[in-house]
Amino acid sequence: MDQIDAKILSLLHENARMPISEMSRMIAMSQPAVTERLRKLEEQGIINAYRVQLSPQKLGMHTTAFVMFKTNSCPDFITFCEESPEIVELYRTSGEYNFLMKVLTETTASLANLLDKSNVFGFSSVLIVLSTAFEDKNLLKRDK
Amino acid sequence: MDQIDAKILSLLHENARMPISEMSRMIAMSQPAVTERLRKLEEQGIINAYRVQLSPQKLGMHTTAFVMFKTNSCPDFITFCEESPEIVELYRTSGEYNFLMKVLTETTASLANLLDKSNVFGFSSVLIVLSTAFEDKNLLKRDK
DNA sequence: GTTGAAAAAACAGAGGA
DNA sequence: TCCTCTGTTTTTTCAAC
Repeated sequence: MDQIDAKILSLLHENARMPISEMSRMIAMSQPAVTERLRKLEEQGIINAYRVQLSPQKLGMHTTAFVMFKTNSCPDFITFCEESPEIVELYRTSGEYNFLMKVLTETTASLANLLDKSNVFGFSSVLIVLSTAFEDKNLLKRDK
Repeated sequence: MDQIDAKILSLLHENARMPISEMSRMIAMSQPAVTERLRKLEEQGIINAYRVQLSPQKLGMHTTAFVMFKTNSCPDFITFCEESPEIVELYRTSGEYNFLMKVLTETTASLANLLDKSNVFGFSSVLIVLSTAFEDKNLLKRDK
């Protein structure tokens, strides 16, 4: 991982579908050299995946929430979360609650409906997201 | 947005760098037709961006945490968060706390260091992430 | 790491259901 | 409107260095 690798990853952070040829022009290096660096970054596992980022709003999901959950039936609860399309992220956490999940629903009513269904597993505390300040920070933009 | 668009977005969810020609083969449709559908999905804003997903662990960030924060100096606090590379996501929320942030640090000690710096803005409650059950769910996999 | 040629993919226009 | 077909340009791959 040198500065050139960091530059490649920064370009991909802005647009993961950028052609390698365009990247090679921007960093003044031959195209096969960039291809080889990319291959190594993928092989090392530094690059996990290339994802498309969709707009929840445009897909009709107008409510975002984080839900903290306390449960004793962990395996069943995890299965429930995996099978609930509204639950897009799930973390085990320390603290009074042992799970945190990110939820996308059409309305606050559909969020309430999900919470009703989850109540059999334990109890929850809900943080409604009023607005997102940022969520796409480049991991490499670190002042060292 | 029909079933073909959904299929295109599902393929891009798996690999955002998949060539259009490969997608067109998988959905049995001509390459220019897929190109045009992609262009419209981008134009409509359904596709927000194409991102590369990096491994925090491979980049030396071994601690993930969610921090709830209560502050009265919102603009200054947001600026502080934007300028802190460890803070990768920031949301305004309802409830006792008015912010929630996702933090990636090298160690728990560097997390403590960040919390020390943030204390001037208010007070916080920390949820350390013990493990991630999932965080890449396809938004379109909804049983309707 | 570079160059250069062959293969593949993306693009842009014409025309059809 | 949405698609296919086709020719041109661009990108990728792969060889040799």
